[in-house]
Amino acid sequence: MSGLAKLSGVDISTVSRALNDSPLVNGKTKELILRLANETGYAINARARNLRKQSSQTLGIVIPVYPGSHQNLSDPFFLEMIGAVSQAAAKHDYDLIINLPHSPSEISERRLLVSGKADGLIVIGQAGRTERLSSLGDAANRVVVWGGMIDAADYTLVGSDNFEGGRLVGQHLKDIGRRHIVFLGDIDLPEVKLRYEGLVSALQGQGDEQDPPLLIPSSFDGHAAYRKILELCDSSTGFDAIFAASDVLGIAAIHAVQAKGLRVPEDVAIVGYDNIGQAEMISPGLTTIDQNIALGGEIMVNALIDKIAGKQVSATLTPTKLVIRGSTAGGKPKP
Amino acid sequence: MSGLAKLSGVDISTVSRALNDSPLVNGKTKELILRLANETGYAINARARNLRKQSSQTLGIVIPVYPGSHQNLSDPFFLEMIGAVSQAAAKHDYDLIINLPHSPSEISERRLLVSGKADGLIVIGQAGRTERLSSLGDAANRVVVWGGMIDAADYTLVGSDNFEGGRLVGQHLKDIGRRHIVFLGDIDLPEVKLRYEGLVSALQGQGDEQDPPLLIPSSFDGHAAYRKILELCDSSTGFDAIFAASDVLGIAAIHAVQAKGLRVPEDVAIVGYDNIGQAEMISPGLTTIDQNIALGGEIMVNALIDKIAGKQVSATLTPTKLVIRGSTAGGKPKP
DNA sequence: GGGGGTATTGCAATCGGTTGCATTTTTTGA
DNA sequence: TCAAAAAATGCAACCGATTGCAATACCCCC
Repeated sequence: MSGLAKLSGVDISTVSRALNDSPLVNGKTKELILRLANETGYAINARARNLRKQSSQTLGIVIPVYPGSHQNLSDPFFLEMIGAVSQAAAKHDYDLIINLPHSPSEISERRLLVSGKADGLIVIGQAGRTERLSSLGDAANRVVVWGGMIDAADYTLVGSDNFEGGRLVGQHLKDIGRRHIVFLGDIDLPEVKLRYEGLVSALQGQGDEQDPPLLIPSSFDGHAAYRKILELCDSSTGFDAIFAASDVLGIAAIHAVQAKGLRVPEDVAIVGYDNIGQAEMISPGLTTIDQNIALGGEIMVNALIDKIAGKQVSATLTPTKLVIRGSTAGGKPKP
Repeated sequence: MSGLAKLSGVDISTVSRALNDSPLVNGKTKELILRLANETGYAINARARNLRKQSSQTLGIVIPVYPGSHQNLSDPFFLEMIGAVSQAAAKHDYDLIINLPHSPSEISERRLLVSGKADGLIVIGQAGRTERLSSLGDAANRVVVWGGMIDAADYTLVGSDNFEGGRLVGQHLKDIGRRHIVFLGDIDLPEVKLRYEGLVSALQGQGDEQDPPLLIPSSFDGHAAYRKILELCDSSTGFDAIFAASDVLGIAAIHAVQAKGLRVPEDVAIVGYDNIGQAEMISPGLTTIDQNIALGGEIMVNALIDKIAGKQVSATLTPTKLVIRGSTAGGKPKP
């Protein structure tokens, strides 16, 4: 910038104002400076600007996936979320920093914020860290979390309506005549718990001979879920439907029951959650709940930018939609 | 930091050195300062540090996907690459900024570098920008590009051995007795061209009655490819194998020929490229070339960090491996 | 031609660390 | 015990922009 100042014969303060299109600068002067900047390929030094302005035009996204844990970053849900957030941030001229905590105990989100690397943070999933998130203190007003709605949260939550999603699935399975439903997932996670509760609520009442759902705990790791379903098939438990807490689990469930010679959906109807790209590619296609990840990402970015600007932002539910595919359609259960 | 200085009763220069674990600082003093820092939740201001040190411990990744183009960020290949690079960067304590250029003409990579937001840049794919990349000038020594090896490049290239990959596919298709091979892809892109040339080289010579491959141009957009293959089936062209330039195209090809009532692999064998997660989930599984994206990401990050440190780094090929699945195995072609 | 404005521009402090060099304190060795 | 060496600390410049305030230039009108 001092170079530009010398070239154009004005003070660097004028150069600064010109580059920022300040009305204080004379038209001719501004034009000259901009031309010079263009010719010399000058770009404002973001480091200096960030320091001075106490901001960095950068958002952070924290993905709680730890090396050694089974759920890794190739999980399509996370990847689609990164894509959505990234595009939304770009729309607002924000850059996006990806942060993968080294371990569950690392407080990397705080570091990003306090150090000023990011102006705000988007955290994907509350998994095992609700209390940590709540301990963010005043940093919390620059954090948006994707997850299940819980009252205790003193941070801004965005997420699909998990309860409604679970309810839709329950209703659908009831509609197609399934009576013995298995729920596959870890209800210690708020979002999963809500899906489960939605399922239960749909099945209750009405006085028909509906089993309460059978709960099979499972992390989001597809391979582990695969084994659990194999075991389930080997046991004497009777079931004609599986509601998996994610598409990855749902796909694993399809493979597992097929490996045991059962037909999908005739013998077992299977439903997932997320509507990732794969869900419609496998066969049969996986019935699932669409979380509208792109919309979710955009909502989070907008909310976060509002929070950074000091506005009050309340929790938001994204619409939830049942997508029916082959894994529940086109086949009647065995009598 | 001045707060810490007051608390501990030393100069901020000592605090700075203590926090950076400098051997110049007395053990007791260091201990005190670190304890205080810990208690008060102090974190070094990255903005100030970046300015002073002229670095930012941040790498950038540029994904050439433009709004309006059909290939979007949900393309699993890009997403897996982001994941791989991100994890590799984290290993070296670098943060990663994702950058999605608004348009092909925007020189966002230069901006990121020159402005100092990133110390180095990883660009995924040369698509339509070889000359732009070459015009980076001295910024080029902080750029690593994932793409096909071309001689003209004056930037560091990393990529799978596309020629060898193509050759492996050609050999495999020949081995299973296919004679009329279709190549689906855009050979204006260096990496695709190399795959094509590898295919051709495997088919040549040997004096057997092998058709030269039929070239069907196609971008990386799955839906467009789907339509092209439908048209191909409608035409009178005879073919018994398709080699698609990516898995997304390969999967589209499977769906398209199946939609036309052809069997995979009996009537048409299909091979993709990338080995994305989906490739093994669909049915039949897609035979493909594994690019080892995780390894590629790591190699790029290592190379980039070396370049930033001023070392010379040469182009690198990642190993390439044929993964045979149902889309080429287990079925003989029609006589 | 001069007063009173308005439009431009320049000066200098500031953001919060890092680091070369000077200074002070402590240790070592004769 | 004291000088010299080593260890620890402090001082102050610097990184490259932004911005409040002061200073200058330019205009208009009486």
